[in-house]
Amino acid sequence: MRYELIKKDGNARLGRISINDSVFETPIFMPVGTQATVKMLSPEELIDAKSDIILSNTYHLWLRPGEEIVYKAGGLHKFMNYNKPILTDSGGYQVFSLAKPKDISEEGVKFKSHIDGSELFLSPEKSIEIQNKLGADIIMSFDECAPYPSTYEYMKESVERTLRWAERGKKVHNNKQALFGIVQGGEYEDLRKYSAIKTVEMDFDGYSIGGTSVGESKETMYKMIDYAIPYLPEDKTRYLMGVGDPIDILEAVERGIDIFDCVLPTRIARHGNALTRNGKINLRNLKYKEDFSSIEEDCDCYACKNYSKAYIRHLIMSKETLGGRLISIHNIRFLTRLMEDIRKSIKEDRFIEFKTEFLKNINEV
RNA sequence: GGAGAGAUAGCGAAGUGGUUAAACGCGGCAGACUGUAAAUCUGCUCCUUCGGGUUCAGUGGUUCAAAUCCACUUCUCUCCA
Repeated sequence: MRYELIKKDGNARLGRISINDSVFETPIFMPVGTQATVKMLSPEELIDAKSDIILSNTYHLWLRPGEEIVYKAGGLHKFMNYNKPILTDSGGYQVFSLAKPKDISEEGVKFKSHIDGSELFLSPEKSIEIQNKLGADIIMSFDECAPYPSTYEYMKESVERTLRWAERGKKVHNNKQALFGIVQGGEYEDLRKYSAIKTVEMDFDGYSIGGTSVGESKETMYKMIDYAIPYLPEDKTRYLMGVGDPIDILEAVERGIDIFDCVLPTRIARHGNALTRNGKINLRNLKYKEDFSSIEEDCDCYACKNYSKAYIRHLIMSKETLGGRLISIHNIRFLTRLMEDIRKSIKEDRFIEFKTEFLKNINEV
């Protein structure tokens, strides 16, 4: 993997990532396809929505179908018929969402399978080995995404452990895939700094900021970024994990983030919510019953070119899956288009103007 | 014509004397969702000027008290002629 910093506008960065046979510009957004599929969408639909990279998940694929199956299929790309870059998360987020504090030890994390309740154990070595088998282009260190709030003492311990886990993971890594280290530290400035410095010392292909979007306020999240960014090298990619609210993306780009991922656009789509330049709209609302205009008149996505809000509302109300699919397509295209506009504005040295205008439109509704 | 069963909020359906403005489900209205245990979850859903008001087919009655008991009326369903 190669990262080139093309230009900066303030701290906002326009970059280019070349990996395997793919090239794409950053800042970029990755739709989340946890179980080797972005829920409800085919790879063709993702590509139509101008998505250039997706995220998938180690934990879920380890449990089902198992990394060996994916390996036998020829890797994740072949298995799911998606030939653009894929990044796999390490299972670190599942430490936050599925494991209990008592299940976390120096060796690794004990999980109760969400599928059948059986006992599982994931270690940093195991996570990397699974990710090597899955064969994504970019893989992540196994970290602990600690809950918010956590005490300083706990967070310090957790940060140290995540650093040791990163070291252990690196040792077993096959080096054929790009490997990112993850900065943790919660809302504590010195821990973020320490985590960033120590992680960078290990020399990864890119650096993630984790432990965000776990219930903290937006201001706190932005501080978490501010605390870590100064210690991340300019010539490496920075990835803010789990963030995808358009406002957060703008705030993070302004601070120097290059990559984002988030379940939000696809999850809220399945729940009937569409992203628009004027803010989020809930298509279940009565006011759209006879609204025969598209979600966004100027959007070039498949949903907006062909279907009305009234029709999509009908589909959602009737629990027809096409409704969730159409909004998912729109929401992903909304974010890929937002990223296109962000890159263009950085290129033209008017990122802040773009951001201000964008926020103004949202606030007006 | 005869025998029986039943009518409960938008719909379905509990409740068969008092802690019942009435369970629950559906429908409807709104909200939440940020490295996906999520096509999920939460709230509201008789009226209200938030003090209260009016309900369980209708009317009348019994009772301190009725959706619940009695009488009649209307309607629905099942079976027998």
